[in-house]
Amino acid sequence: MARDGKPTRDKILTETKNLVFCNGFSGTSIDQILDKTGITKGAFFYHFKTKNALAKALIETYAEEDMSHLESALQETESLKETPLKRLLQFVQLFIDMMMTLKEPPSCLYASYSYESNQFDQETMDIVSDSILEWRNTFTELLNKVLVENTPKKDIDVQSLSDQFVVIFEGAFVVSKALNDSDITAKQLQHLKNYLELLFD
Amino acid sequence: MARDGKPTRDKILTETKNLVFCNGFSGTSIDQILDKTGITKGAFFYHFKTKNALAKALIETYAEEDMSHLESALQETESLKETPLKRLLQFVQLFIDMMMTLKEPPSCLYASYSYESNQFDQETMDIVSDSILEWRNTFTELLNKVLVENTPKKDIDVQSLSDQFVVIFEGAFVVSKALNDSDITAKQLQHLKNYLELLFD
DNA sequence: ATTATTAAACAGACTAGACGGTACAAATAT
DNA sequence: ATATTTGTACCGTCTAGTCTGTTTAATAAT
Repeated sequence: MARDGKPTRDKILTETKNLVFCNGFSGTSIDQILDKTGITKGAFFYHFKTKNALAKALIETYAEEDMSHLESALQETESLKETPLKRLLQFVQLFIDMMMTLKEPPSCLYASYSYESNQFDQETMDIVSDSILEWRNTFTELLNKVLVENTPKKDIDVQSLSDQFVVIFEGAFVVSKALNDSDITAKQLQHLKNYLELLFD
Repeated sequence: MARDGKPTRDKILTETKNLVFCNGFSGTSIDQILDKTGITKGAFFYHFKTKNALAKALIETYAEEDMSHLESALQETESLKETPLKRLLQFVQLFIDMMMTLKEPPSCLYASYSYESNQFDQETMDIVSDSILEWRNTFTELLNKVLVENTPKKDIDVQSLSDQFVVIFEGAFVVSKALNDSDITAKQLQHLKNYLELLFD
């Protein structure tokens, strides 16, 4: 048939993501993307019908990667499933370790999109909310298993405690970017781990 | 002289802030601002030399209001200064109460600007980081007074624990917007309060 | 093995409209 | 009367998107 277009498509997605993290989506022009990727308008609009089609493909790809992070963290802690608290803490620890390796402030497309949500259609924004709800539900499952065996030291609302995982990520990303300090996220997650230990130990 | 321009200027600032929260700054055009405010281009460019001058004035105003929230929370808890832990907890409680009155998801310009920081000059972004550092420093002072009398149940890093206040705000705002749930922020702050109680009680 | 065919992948000039910004006249209040 | 404030027509640039044509590589016929 013809040459393989996947590398081009992937390059567009990768470079656009990096641009969006510091320019926002509206602030990222197609010409900028062409500069960064070295491709041309013809190639771009062959792969994406409109700029907003790119926005949707970008968040889809991002959400898929995000969900696979979630899955692999679940798998890596599955050996601890008989000790739910240990598993929960190890689950958090995995992300602490991950965040400790960062060399520059991290970013999240969910936050970026949420702060200019008018630019996107409902389907695109639904991917954002669905992904966040996946994290909530996963954490809730882990927490409910803990609650069978451990009595919390304080009355807690399981759903909002589940949300705290994503909340700390998102908040730490913002502060990390604002202060240009890449160490913040790991440290903030450590506080969540402390909290869980104090609650259930 | 002539008529008073301050109402016009204030209206521009208020409406722009609301637009930026859902369109981003790049995604907010001057024409949109004119539509929302009902003023004209002549008036706009009389008050702000460029669009970016508006961006700077906007974050300045926002930071001033933010700092006055900080100040008034300090004042409202000053009667508890002899019992540092009580004061710290009451300080957090004030913001829980404030967040419980919200009827729609809140937003923060610091986060909005940080996710399109390339659009702004250094001075503008410095206002963001300075403001966040003010919150950190204030919280650190409160915490240090607690530490004189209370021994934490876990080894903690004071600076990152101070940051957690802003981190939870910023993260809760993002999740609140993404899920369109205005109750999230108060609940998340409650977990911070729980954590502090478990740490120091 | 060489060539012709075909569809995918890409190149780049072009367009219509939106954008930030300007010029200057008109209006307002003292 | 005069400085401040506002209205409006206008301009050059940038933007997303189109159009037409060219290149690439797998396939099929010679």
